[in-house]
Amino acid sequence: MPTPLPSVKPGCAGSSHQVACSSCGLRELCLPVGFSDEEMERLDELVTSRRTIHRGEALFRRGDRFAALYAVRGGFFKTCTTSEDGRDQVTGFQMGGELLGLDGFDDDTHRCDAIALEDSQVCVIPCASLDQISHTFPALQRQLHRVMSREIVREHGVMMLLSGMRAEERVAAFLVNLARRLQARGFSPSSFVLRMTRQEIGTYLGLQLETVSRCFSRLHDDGVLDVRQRDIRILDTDALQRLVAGAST
Amino acid sequence: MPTPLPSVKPGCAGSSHQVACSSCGLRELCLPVGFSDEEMERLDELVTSRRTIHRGEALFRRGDRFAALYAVRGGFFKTCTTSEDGRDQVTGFQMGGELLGLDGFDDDTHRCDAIALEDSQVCVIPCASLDQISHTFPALQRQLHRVMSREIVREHGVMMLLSGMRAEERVAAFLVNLARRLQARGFSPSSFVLRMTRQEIGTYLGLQLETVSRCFSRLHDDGVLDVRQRDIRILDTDALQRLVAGAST
DNA sequence: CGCTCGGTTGAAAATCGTCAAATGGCGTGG
DNA sequence: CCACGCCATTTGACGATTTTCAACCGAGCG
Repeated sequence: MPTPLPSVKPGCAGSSHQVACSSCGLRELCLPVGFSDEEMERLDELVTSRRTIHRGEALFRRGDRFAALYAVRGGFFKTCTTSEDGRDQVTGFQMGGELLGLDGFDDDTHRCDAIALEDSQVCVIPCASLDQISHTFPALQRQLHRVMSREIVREHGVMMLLSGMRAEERVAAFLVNLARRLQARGFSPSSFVLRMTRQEIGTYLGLQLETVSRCFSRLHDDGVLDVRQRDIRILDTDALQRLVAGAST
Repeated sequence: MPTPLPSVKPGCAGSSHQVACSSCGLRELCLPVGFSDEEMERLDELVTSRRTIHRGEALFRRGDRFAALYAVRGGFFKTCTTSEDGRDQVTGFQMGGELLGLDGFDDDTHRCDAIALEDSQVCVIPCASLDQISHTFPALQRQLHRVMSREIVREHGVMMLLSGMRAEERVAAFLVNLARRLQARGFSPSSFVLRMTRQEIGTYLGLQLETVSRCFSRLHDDGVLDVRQRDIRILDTDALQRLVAGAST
């Protein structure tokens, strides 16, 4: 790949011999936020293995038994729910430090597919040991609640976007969100490569792929973005944010 | 109110002198699903108080400190998130046995408003004691995870609705969902009273209130519903369900 | 009895979806 | 190394759905 979106911070990447959360570059974004040294050691015992998922492959699929939570260590995922009637809906895009599989607690079965959009790596948090350990580890318990709660709140935001915004505003909101998350991970918030197709952006935003493409083109023409296929450069951050906020005007 | 949607099952209603989950008519739908007698007793210790919320009043508001989870014992609520720019979005409607406040774990602050749409009553589950007790009460712990997970999955469904369906399909899906939940609580699934305005249905479904009204009218003309203001009678359940499924055709 | 609020209905306008065709990368196989 | 073909993307024209604006109705309340 020519201009890859870097997968993880230097010093944390590639080298799979160290599995410790305590030395992971993503720990400020992941589960162990605010843990003491001792708590961090206990977490290290919990997260014992990693898995590599190649581009296009599934980390889990709808119907799979819920065996573990996964923390994205490097790479990029989408989650999508396939309805009975065949249409499928992208419910989120996940990057380094974000958790996958929170939908599995309900009936011990995953309720969506998690697909890698580039070669990726996840840390495995077996849910059996999670159940066991969490009741002697209040901080982990609370953090898990926090993460699930945050996912609920995030989805409120998506519902807001789907419900109240028009096409160009949705695309702007999508880009602003992506930029913010990239920045939090030490990447450039103004220049990046999309890992997903227009189609995937479309089903996430409730738009047809042609509409997504047209929005990109218009933002390009207006000098807000430089779009070349999946290469994005944000030229006017303020204009983008005005678009998002402008949902009310 | 002329034809109220009954608030709770007979035998559980009104009488607020008994606060015990173990004798609540909603226990099969609420938090304590599948608990043993002993576990039920411990839950009774946890849920010590009730609150009555009158129609139009808030159980909590965005920004309020997260002090407790609430289980709807009787009545009807909406949750809505007010964005910075003033527009607000109904993110859900809650009825007996459903939990409110799961958004609060994230930063110990509620992230949405919970408003009673009729005079309602909730059971208070103080989150302090919840934290304390849950680590000595694995079943409660797991059940809480399950409920939060279910909320995430539910929101996936709403996203699907907002993203892929057209107006009439959304309204049909809304009604089918409402009917199913009413039935689970022992009420008629084919004849009920809406507790919310067209406007509230609209922001929930991502439609203008006029569009919602027009959809009701068309379903009425087609003989699928009998709609008189907020009185709904479903005449042709199959047709309604075909509409929901027909999102794919 | 009049007022307000919620609901219904109509007509015009705007947005977005649909269908279709052309372009351009990228990987495969010759 | 080049040609080919596939897939993602872009772009245009048209049509359908939905929003917007406006008027009207009806119920409930002071």
